[in-house]
Formats: sequence, C-alpha cells, structure tokens
Amino acid sequence: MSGLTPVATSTLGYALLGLIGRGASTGYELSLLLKEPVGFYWHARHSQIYPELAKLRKAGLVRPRPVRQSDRPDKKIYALTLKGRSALKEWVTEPPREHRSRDELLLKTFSLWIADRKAARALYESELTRHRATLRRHQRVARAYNARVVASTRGSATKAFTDYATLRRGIGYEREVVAWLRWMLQHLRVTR
Amino acid sequence: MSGLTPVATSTLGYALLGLIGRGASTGYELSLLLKEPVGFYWHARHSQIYPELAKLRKAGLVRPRPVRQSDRPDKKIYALTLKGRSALKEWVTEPPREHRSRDELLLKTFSLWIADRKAARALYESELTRHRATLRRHQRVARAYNARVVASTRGSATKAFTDYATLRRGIGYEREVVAWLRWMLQHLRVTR
DNA sequence: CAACTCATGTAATGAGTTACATGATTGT
DNA sequence: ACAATCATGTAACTCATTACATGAGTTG
Repeated sequence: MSGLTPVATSTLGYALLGLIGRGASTGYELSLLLKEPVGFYWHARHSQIYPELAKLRKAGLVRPRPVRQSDRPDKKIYALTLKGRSALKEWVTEPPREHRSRDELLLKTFSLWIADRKAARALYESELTRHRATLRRHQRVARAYNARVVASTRGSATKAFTDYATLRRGIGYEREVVAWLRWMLQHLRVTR
Repeated sequence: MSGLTPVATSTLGYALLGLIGRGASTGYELSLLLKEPVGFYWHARHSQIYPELAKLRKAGLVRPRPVRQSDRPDKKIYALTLKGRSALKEWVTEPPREHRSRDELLLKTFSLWIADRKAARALYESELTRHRATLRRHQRVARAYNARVVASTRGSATKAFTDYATLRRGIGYEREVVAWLRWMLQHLRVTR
C-alpha cells in the first residue's frame, strides 16, 4: 500500500543507468562522462565503474553487447533492459537521502582565525581564480542551449532541458561561490 | 626549498583539531558539533570520531585529560598540543584538494526526462520546503552576529568572524538552491 | 515505562581512491 | 622517444555508515 523503497543498486548504479539510458555506452565512455560534465555533481573513476557495471548486469538492469575491434581493444556496449529502465524511472522521483556534503574550504574557513593573514589571502585568491574559470566554462556551454530549448513550452521532458537544468544549477553555484570569495577577500584585505 | 605537504592527518583529523583548538572538548561534544553547526560542511559520526581522536593522540597533536564523574559516565577532555596547534595553522591555508562533490538531486535532475511529471513536481516541492526551512534557520542564527561583528575592522582573525563567514556561505548556498528549485517548478508546472 | 541525554568504544560492511597490470595506435 | 587515447579489469587501502554493546540519570 505505501511507498516501498526498491533499492536495486547504489547511487552510482543509478548514475550509470541514467547515462546508459540516454544511449548505450561502454565503461570507458561512462568513465569520461563521470569525469567531466556529469562529474561536476557525481564523480566516479573507472575502477569503480567496471565492477558496478558487472553488478548491474547480474541484477538484470543492463545488457552488454560485445564488440570486436581490430585496431583498438575490444569493448562492451551496455544498454538498459526494460527492468533497468523502470528502475531508473522510479528512482528519479524518490526523495534523495540527506547527503552530508563535505566542503574542505569551508572547514578551513572555520579555523581561519588561527591563520597567517597573508597566506589566507593567497588561498582565497587562488580559489577565486579557479571558480571564476569554472563559471566561465559553464556559461560558455550554456550559451548554446539558452533561449532555444528552455523557451519551448513542453521542454521539461527532454534530455536537452534536463542538461540545461543541471548546467543552470552549476552556474548558480559557482556564481555564489565567487561572490562569497570576493566578500572574504574584502575582509582579508583590511590589514589593520 | 618548495612547499612540502605535511599531511599529518586526514581531513577529519583537521576538523577535530579545528574544533578542539577553539576549546578543549570531549569526543561526545565533538560529535554534536560535527552533526549540527559544523556538520553543514563537514559531517562525522561518533564511530569515526573516537578512533580518529586516538590517532591524533598517538601523533602527539592532542592530549586527553581524564575526568571522573559520579552521576554520568567518565569522560576525556582533549586539548591541542603545541604540535597540534601548528599543524592546524599550517593546514588552514594550504590549498584544498579538489573535492568531487556528490549531489544526488542533481543526478536525479539529469535523468528527469524519463520521469512522471506529477512525481517530479512532488519531489521538487518537498525539496523546496526543506531548503527554505534550512535557509530560515541559517538566517535566524545570522541575525545575532551581523553588524556587530563584521563591521569591526580588524575582525577577520576572530572566531566570531570565521563563524559568520561560514554561515554567510551557507545562506548564499541555500538561497541559490531555493531560487533554482523555484525555476525548476516553474518549468514543471507547464503541463501541456 | 519509554525515550532521551551523556559518554565511549568496537565490528562489519559499503563506498571511494590509489596503485597495479596490459597493449595497440596515433600524435608531438 | 614520449605522451595521450582507447579499453578493461583487479588489489590494496582509506574513508564513512550502520549496527553492536553498555549503562546511569532525567524528562514526558
């Protein structure tokens, strides 16, 4: 009667299902995606991905198709099974478990009262440079989507929309960090 | 000649040093702090804390003082050693290692194209409620500090300032999440 | 009388990183 | 010659969660 929780896999497993659901992929391709665009909010390395794919296969959520190649190593292209597709669909709208974020820079900030002022300035300045670069990168990518996709009224069930939605969050996040870093530096510059 | 990295402990170890450096504490007190105010950016449970305190003690970074009690269990109050204090001071301004954040809600958003629209709305609405509550809680706490502390010109080396700085980041973060969730809901409400 | 606070630990399991291992092709 | 790309795996280790374990005093 109530909402039973059908935990078929770990969150990483669902990350892989989500990627494979957009198009059949090899473990190698998944490792690239979980590094650069998707890796911004869910990161994993190949050493975690290959064993997880084996688990998904044993659970009947994905099916590999072996592809022989002559010039490069053979590969396996994974696709969702019907079971995998419905597991993904269910998981997507279940409330996320409270995840305890860990932000090392904030942890350092908490103890900044003990720090050398000059060293502190250097830290926040380099962080500002890093985050500004990330922000600009996100914005460059976003310009491609922008008006076209989102202005379309029935967009929210398209991959283009969900891509843009995550990007938008990334931009908002980085913008906020940059503003905060600038505020920090303002207060660290007052040397008196 | 160059900047050698003096990794004396894990990041959790430095989290504990940072807390103990503000005032000698028991493992129990540390576990409460790493749950509620500090836990917003670095969370840990008692089962991780007690073994870590033992490691810090063996490394000579903290020193426990046993306190016998009659009405409640005995306890150990940990204080920083000189070595512990300088380890903390060094760590604070070292660049944080690129931490790969994991945001389950964004991962779900990425695959939202597959979801049932009504279920999706419910998800983002409940997230909005949660984050609005957190934001209000942060803002209530911030009102106490506000003008008084930060307006003081030489504040940045005080615990009150660093507390306020982390809080401010928390407020900015939650505000951004709330704005993004509202944007998401706008697009999910268009049912056509 | 049940739940909560104070107080400290250990054990088992799961998640994630780093390192080990191999090997052809292509570009600098 | 050297590094990078494609391609897949395993092993050792660290980090983190959940569960096990105990026990007095207070609050509802």
